[in-house]
Amino acid sequence: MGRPPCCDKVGVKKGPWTPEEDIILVSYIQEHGPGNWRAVPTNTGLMRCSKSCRLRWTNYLRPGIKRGNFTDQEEKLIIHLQALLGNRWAAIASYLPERTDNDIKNYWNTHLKKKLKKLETGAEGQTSSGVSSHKSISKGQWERRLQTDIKTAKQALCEALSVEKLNSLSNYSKASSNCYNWSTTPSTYASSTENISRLLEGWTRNSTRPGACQANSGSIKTETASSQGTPSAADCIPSPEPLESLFGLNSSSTEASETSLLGEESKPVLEAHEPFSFFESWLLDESVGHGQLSLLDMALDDAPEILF
DNA sequence: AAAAGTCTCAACCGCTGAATC
DNA sequence: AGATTCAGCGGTTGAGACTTT
Repeated sequence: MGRPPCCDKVGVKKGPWTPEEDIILVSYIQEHGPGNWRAVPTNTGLMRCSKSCRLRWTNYLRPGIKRGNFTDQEEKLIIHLQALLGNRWAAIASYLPERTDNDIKNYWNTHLKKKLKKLETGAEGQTSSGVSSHKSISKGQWERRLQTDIKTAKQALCEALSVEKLNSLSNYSKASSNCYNWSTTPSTYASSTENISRLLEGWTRNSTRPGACQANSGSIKTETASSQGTPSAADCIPSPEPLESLFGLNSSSTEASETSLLGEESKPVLEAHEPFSFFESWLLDESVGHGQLSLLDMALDDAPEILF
C-alpha cells in the first residue's frame, strides 16, 4: 500500500501561484520559519497542499536564490558536476548555493544537454584531436583518478563542515532565541529578495493600478518584459523599503549567517561571499586531471565558439 | 498577420528513505 | 514491529512565450 497522494483533497488549488498567495506564504514563513509544511495550508488558509507550499518556497521564494542567466563559470561547474555526480540535481545544486536544483535541472535539460550534444557531434569529426587521446585512458586509470578526486573533495568537505558547524551552531542559537530572527538577515538576503520585492511591489501596484506591471507569480519576467504598452521593467523595480518593512529587515546587519535565515534548510551553505570555493577551484582547475572530466573540459575550452 | 512549431521553466507527480506514531 | 506521515528528490508535464514559415 503506497502512500496516498497529498493533493487528493477536494478544493486543493493547483497551477501557478498568484502574488497574493506568495505574500501569504512569505508572511507566514517570516513569522514561523520554514518547516512543518503540513501546518502551512491550515494556518494560512491557502488552498494549496503542503507539498506545493514547500516547493514554492524552496524553488522560488526562498532567500538567496539567483535567477536568470547562468554564467559561463556556472555552466562549466554544472557540466563538471553532472559528469561526476550524474543527475543528482540536489547534490549539484549544493555547489551552487544561489541556484535551486529545479533551476539547474531545467537549465541542463534545455541548454546544456543541447550544447554538449552539439559539441559531441562537432568533435566526432576531429578523430585525431586531443579528445581521442584522452579516450585512451584506461578504465582503471580513470577510476583511480576519480577516487582520488572524490577523496580530496570529501576531505575538503569535512574541513569546511567542521568550520561551518561552529558557525551554524552559534547562529542557530541566535535564531532560536527569537523564534525566527529575520532581523539577523544577512546581506545576501537583501539582494536575493529583489525578486520577492518586485513581486510584492507588482502586487501592490496591481491592487491600486489594474493592469500595471502584471507580476507573474510563476516567473519574475518583469525584468525582461516587453515595454510595449505596459510599464517598463524599471517601473517594476521597487525600492527595497516595502520588503524591508514587511520582513523587518535591517539592511545594516550583514554579519548574520544565511544558516540562521534558512533555518532547517539542509542545503550546505557555502561562504556567502565565496560562492566559488575550493570545490569550484578543484572542479574548474584545468591542471588537475579529472579523467573523463578533463576530456570534457578540454573539449569545452577547445571549442568555445561552439558552446558559448 | 497569423498559424504552426519550438522552447522555456514553474509546477506537479510519484517514488524513496527517514521520522513518528 | 509495522503502519503512517513527511520531506526531499528526480522525472515529467503543460501553459505561455518566442520564433519560424
